[in-house]
Amino acid sequence: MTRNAAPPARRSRVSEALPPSFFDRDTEIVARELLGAVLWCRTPEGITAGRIVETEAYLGEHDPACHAAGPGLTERTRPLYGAPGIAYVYFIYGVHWCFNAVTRDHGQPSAVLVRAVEPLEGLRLMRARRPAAKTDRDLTNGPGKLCAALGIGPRHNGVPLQAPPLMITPGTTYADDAIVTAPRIGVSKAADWPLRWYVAESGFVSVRDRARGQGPGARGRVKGRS
DNA sequence: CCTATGATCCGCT
DNA sequence: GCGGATCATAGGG
Repeated sequence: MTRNAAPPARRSRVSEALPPSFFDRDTEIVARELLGAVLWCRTPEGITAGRIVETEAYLGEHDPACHAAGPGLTERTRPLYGAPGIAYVYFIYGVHWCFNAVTRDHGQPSAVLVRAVEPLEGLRLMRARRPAAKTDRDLTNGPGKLCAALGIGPRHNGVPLQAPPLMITPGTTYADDAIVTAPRIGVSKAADWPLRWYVAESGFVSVRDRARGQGPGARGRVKGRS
């Protein structure tokens, strides 16, 4: 008798998604552990997905670089104050959308910005959405780029991340020595807080640190000062 | 390879 | 009015 084959890859994606409890922890921990997880977006055009290789933590009202610092709870920052495990999608520089996973419990406006993913699924769709990308690494190596490539936009603001259209599922696990911690990119306040994490060996990170020569393709470059 | 600059809107002061 | 959790392009080395 043939064994009744349990369809291996057919488990429900909903049950695979990282649960809200994953996000209801210190934001630094969530940012670190999201490296390797897979971000999925389903739209009428198709499904795209990428492995998260770069994140940043934003730590609430007392983090000067966090959107909740200063203004506190406003219409814009409302999702930041919402439940752990929902999306916070914001508009920046009049052009781009950026995606965050909200962390910690209600009332604690913290989140993890996803800054880069490695394209895994729906490459054709990503290329169509990002005609300016010369190479596949240009598809998703930046917070605005990955939102464009995956099709993430304002309609995803505030949605849960445990079911389509937006989902984050477990993926690769990295040892600590495969991860680099560095200051955040593009912030003018609290610019030296080391709240960025990325996969050292990944070629899909937005900005690599100088003088960090490990792995193939790493540019061990140091800014010349003479 | 690198640095500089314009684009283009929203939310808050 | 201004600055922003950015990106694409132009130009120089």
